[in-house]
Amino acid sequence: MNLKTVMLGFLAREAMTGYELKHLMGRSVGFFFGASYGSIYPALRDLEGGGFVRSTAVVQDGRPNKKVYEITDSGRERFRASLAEPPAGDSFRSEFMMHLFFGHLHDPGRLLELVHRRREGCRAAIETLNGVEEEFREIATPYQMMTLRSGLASARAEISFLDEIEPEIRALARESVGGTEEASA
Amino acid sequence: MNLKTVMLGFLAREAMTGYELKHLMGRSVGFFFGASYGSIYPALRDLEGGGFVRSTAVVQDGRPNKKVYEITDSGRERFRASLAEPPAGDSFRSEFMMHLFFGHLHDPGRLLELVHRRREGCRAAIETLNGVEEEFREIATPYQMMTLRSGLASARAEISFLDEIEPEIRALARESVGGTEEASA
DNA sequence: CGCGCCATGTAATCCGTTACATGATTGA
DNA sequence: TCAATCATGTAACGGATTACATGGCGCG
Repeated sequence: MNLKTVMLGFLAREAMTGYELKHLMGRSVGFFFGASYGSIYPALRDLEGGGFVRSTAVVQDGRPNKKVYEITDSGRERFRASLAEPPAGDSFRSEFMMHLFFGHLHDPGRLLELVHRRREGCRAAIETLNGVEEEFREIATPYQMMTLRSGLASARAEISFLDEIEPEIRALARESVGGTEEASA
Repeated sequence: MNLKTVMLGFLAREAMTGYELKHLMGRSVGFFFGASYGSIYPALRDLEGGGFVRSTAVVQDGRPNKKVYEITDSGRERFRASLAEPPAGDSFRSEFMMHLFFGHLHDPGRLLELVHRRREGCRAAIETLNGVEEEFREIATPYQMMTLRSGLASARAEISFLDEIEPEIRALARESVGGTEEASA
């Protein structure tokens, strides 16, 4: 399930411009499937070249003209076919975890600061997701609400984890400071 | 914190070959920071070019010769400096979540199958992580054990999530089948 | 007056994985 | 005999972000 497929999935529900597609994707699936203009616009061009979408130019005054893309029958078929293919495994990369992993080589105060910042990030993510949940409550499918709940659950789980390790890091920091003082005394 | 920095971090503890580096990284940080030979070997070449590591060729018989890389003072300094830089945000991409998101366009049975497969994947990840935890218990730092616990926690959280949504999906599937039957009746 | 929204697109760049190439040894 | 482990490296390819380019309108 690559970006083009995902875009077809969104266009299957409603015709949109590339700009709107980016905005909608960012709010709904952004936390597990990111996309930038630099990938969306070329993808739209390719999809149109393949006959999977069709565009209509809309002239506007006061704001830039736009191109509304709607899915074709061939596009719907392509989307259905790709749903049958097995999803690739998740990809996950976290530099924060890497910093934690090398915690013993870190300045202790700085590590705690990173933990705090991350907790704030989680809290912000939860607020965003709550907002999204409200925004889409009426129009989203139950499946779409499930993905939101997943995001909320993992953010909450991470806050628990951070709450759990913070005192441990604090204790380790005291130890290492104590150890250093002993050594230098 | 890019791959080169991470590699320096590992080499700061012990000199190793590229092959061993890959193996060790895969077992310890693999679930939040992947790396393949195609990225490790060129990185090693670059690091040596910059004077951050130094290699010693070791001739072996019965098996291929190898190059053991050890970190230099300059390499240690570079690693320390990059610890001071703020970590980039996590990157996460999940095609499974995307499939769930488009659940209403999915064959209901197939979606449940994907959920099952994923639960199996989580269970397998937990077993792997438990094995890694035992393997490294004696030699890992407390920080390193924390990252393992994080992996375990998120895998467990995801199983809970899957357990939660499975009956919901089953109910939705019944509804949609019922609806279809009514419509076709 | 400056920023952010609307709106499209391209180009430079940087990542990374996968496949290919080689080849002996060891264990099932 | 077949697969896996050990061991290094390159080349092809794919996918994505970022920055650049353009430009009117509305709000504080």
